[in-house]
Amino acid sequence: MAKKNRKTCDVPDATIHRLPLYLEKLKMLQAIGVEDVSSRQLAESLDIKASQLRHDFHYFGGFSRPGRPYQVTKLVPALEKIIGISVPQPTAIIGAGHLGQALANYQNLDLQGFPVKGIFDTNPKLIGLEMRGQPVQDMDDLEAVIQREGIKIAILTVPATQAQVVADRLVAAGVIGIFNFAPTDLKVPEGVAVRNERLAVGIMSLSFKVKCILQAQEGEDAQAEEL
Amino acid sequence: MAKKNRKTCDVPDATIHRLPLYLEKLKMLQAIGVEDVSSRQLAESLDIKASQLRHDFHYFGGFSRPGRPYQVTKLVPALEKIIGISVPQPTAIIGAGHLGQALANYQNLDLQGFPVKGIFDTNPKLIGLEMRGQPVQDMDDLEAVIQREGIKIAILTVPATQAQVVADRLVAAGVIGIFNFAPTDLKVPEGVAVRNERLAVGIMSLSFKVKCILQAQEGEDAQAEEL
DNA sequence: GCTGTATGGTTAATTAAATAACAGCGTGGC
DNA sequence: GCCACGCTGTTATTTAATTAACCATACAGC
Repeated sequence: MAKKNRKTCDVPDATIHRLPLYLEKLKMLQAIGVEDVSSRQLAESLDIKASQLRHDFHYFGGFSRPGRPYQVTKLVPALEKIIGISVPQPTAIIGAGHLGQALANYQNLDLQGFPVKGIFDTNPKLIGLEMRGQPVQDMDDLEAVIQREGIKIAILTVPATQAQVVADRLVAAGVIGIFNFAPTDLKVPEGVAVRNERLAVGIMSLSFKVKCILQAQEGEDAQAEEL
Repeated sequence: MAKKNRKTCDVPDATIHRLPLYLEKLKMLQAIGVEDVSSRQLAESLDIKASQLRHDFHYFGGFSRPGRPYQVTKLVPALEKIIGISVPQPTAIIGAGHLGQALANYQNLDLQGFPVKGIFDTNPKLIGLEMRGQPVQDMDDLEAVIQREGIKIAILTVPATQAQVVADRLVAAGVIGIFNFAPTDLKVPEGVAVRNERLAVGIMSLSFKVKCILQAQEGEDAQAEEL
């Protein structure tokens, strides 16, 4: 049994990152009443190859059988189970600065299976403020709330200087997944997953491509003048 | 010449995404007065292989020569030039909701070469509010500001329903790089770069790993009981 | 009932990325 | 002067991811 579990977890990162996209698109289809969808239809709407989609699904044994398209109403819960959000996954936000507030107010978090069960900060001016119906709490209560609510996933939006200290406390309190928005690499023990979300990487890689586009246009202009 | 430019742009995405990490770490080294750094040192601090780092640098012709380590003071501006931030890259934020506010107040944007030269929204309650020294402007002024400031990169933090309409306006006004935070795929003409930043993908892939860790622990516990 | 067409599962082939290996250079010690 | 060591640039190898090809099944039309 454990062997089977390990098998469904030995999946490439690239595939894992596509699962939320599949789920999102399928939920849309479900919302507009679509019952069946073929791998080709779903893949085309996501701008990927159908064979890749089927290959991804194959890691989990497949969700249909030859000759039959996928049934949206069965695929959605199947993916939710694989992703781990069949039951809501209580989440905490650490750091109620602008970014923390933005995430706390991002209602899709709740809708997508990650209800925010605690918002924390050290700033006395923020503590007590209500965000989405719940008050910002003092960091002193961090461990108590995490354990009471059974929180396994935390969103870290504190300054880089404090990120490691807070992460250590989170891990000690039982958190095993940290969504890190601080521009720092966290050191965590084995058995804890970290995902770093770096704004700088995103905008800089975009800048690189913009620079390339501009250079290409200049190149074309120069070429045009030469003629 | 155009050929050389094209060459420096024909680089794998995986490499492009590492350039900001290199730059960030090098700036840290520069700040504490480090002059030289070897590929091994730099790679180890980023938890990657030295051969990968040299391989990445090789796409751009290399930044040193055999026998000599990299000079931090030369590498930093070289990477900045490659990324396209030798001169500040004026940027606009479209959508002054919570996320837009968070990004507008994220001072690192300025420091890292992306000064915010315009913040826009349609909500009359937000227009005029000051954020980081500049007022939220009416969307009606979007095109004028983009052209006056020469903005090529825009950060899109509007609701998904409006994302495409706004993107079309941005492109028409001359923007060629869109950092899209709306959970929608944008259709843009060739010669425009889009980077989608999806919160949902990040937290769901984290959830997947958390689920796997929990299952592995249960497996171990079960195994322990069997003994 | 049969056939043509479309479907997903599965395996093979291709492509891309990460890693290792090597060649040539520079420096410091003796 | 020369040798040992460490360094980068470059190429080769290995590994991973993507794409294509194929097979067996299901269904619609006749």
